Amino acid sequence: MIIESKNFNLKQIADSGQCFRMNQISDNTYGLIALDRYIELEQVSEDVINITCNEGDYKQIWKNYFDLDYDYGRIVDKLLEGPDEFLRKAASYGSGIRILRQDPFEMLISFIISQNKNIPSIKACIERICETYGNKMEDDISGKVYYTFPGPDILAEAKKEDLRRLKLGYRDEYIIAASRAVVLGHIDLGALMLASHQESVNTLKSIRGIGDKVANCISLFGLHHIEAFPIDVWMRRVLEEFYENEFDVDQFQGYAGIVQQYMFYYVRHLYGVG
DNA sequence: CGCCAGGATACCC
DNA sequence: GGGTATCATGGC
Repeated sequence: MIIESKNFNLKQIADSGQCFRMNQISDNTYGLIALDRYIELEQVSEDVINITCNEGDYKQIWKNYFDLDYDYGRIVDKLLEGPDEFLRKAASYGSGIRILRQDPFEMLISFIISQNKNIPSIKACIERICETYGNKMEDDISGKVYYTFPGPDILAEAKKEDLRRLKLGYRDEYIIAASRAVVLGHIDLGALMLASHQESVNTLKSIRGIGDKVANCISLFGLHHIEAFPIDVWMRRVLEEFYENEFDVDQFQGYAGIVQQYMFYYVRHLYGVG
């Protein structure tokens, strides 16, 4: 299935730190496990992507997953025309980033794991969880064998010692408690998607192991609250070194999370990571 | 060996 | 409110 879209760059999305199961296969090709499925995507040219799926799945699933109805060019242009040199460079460098509409529970667990870890380590932990607790699948088209991300019911029943063997460290009990909160209905991720960003952050922070940064990541990447603005060590570095801690988030009200992604992706490039 | 990673928490003042 | 030791693990 050939798709034409501006501001859609596979490498930039795969390396933007928002998704942990999208990996490079060859020069312009990426494999993605999401929503219990596996697809391969090829960057044919700047505005052309080829996805291994039929038109029905594209319209029903992947068009929404990659947020293809949203005009990221409008945000990029606004930054390119603005007075802020760092943002001009960041928007230019990451103009193909889109905020994916990922599964909320997968994001909840993934970003609990993410605390005090680097991205390769987060990916490895998530794969071990999927191999242990997910369903084994085989993709018809590519023949790829993969494992789905387990649901809250499965992880709520996981044993702490078993999780600890997956090298999750002290986060094991956070994962079990968060999964139980979802199963018991103490946390309603569907409702949080409709709630205000502030309300969803406050609710998520009531879970042990979720602080301000992780709550903002879950809101941005799992609930699609694009006004969320997660501040991790990289963002702290940007705000300190390029803005002397006087960055005004409010000038991007309603879409600060998109701006944040450009900043995050660009500063890591400046430091030679990702 | 020490330091760092898309941090959070308990405890201190 | 702000500082800090600690948490488990891997990579450098």
